[in-house]
Amino acid sequence: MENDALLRLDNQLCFVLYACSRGLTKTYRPLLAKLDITYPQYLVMLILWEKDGVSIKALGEKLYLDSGTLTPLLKRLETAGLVERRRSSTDERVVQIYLAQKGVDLKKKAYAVPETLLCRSGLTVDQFIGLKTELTALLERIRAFDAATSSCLPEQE
Amino acid sequence: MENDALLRLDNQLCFVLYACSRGLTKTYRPLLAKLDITYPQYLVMLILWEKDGVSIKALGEKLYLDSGTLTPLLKRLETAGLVERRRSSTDERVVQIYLAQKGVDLKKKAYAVPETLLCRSGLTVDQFIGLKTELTALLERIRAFDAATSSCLPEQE
DNA sequence: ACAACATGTATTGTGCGCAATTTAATTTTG
DNA sequence: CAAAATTAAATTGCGCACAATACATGTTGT
Repeated sequence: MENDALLRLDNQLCFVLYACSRGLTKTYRPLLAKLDITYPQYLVMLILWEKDGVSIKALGEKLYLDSGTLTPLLKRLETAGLVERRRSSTDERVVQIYLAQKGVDLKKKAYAVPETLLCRSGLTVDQFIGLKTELTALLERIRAFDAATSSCLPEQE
Repeated sequence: MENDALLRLDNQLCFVLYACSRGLTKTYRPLLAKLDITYPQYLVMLILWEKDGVSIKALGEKLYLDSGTLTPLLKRLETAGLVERRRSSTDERVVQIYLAQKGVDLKKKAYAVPETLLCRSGLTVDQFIGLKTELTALLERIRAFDAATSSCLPEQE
């Protein structure tokens, strides 16, 4: 047969990424439970704490998520009283997301989250930055391929 | 205020991991569509191609997934004719998963998948191994913390 | 032997992700 | 300016993840 090594689970970089991502989300979960939000909701809040009134499209471009994911997520954040959804007055198609007072206030409690995570990762700041840099580069290469829908190896039909 | 930099999205290692994991899964999707399976289903098949007759519990330990995820996933693989689910004769609690003939045959078509992925990652084999090693170490530290349910920083109530 | 406990799987319910389609508003074009 | 094309959200449907619970089978201690 051909080379089975590439098919072996413990050789798969993608599986480690997948497991790492879920593992980190699991670490976040009890911390974010104190804020009554999930990890994807936390990511949205991070963006809004930087800049208010962002459109759903802009949120999607930052998080690589589409309206099918964001629309219900934002409705839950609105129900929770953290944000408000308002149609833009200049373009009725776009929905802009604004922090409600409760959402503004939540930022104070959020400071402890990334501090705890950095600590639990067991990484030095340099390792942390190095790993992030490598993964960002990988992400960009992957996304470039995905966007192009081009193939790398001939896709044996 | 405190240090806002840690709260900024582009400083978050976890987000890059989350985005990378989803990006790679997206790259897998069209390749696996040719095999009519999803990425988590592919992971199960990888294990079965190495060793047949694995229990659901053993699958869960390798993939860090529980029966709530695996039971319906395996039923879909069974419906697709790729595997069979049989209760162990020595312990009626245990369900063992066996490759059906169609599942055995699928392995041939699967060889192209990791080759394409390695290529598209744009990584040399050394970079690939280095990154995997770092992430594996991170995963183990994270999982150790998750398992202990211990805290790193005092969890401000 | 049998009650208490442990174990492996299944079920229920919630929240993502994402493809595909729909709807409404805006822009572009002939 | 009206028809066609584009764009932003929403909707629908399916498959994970995962907490919590239920249930059946095994094991242990007395």
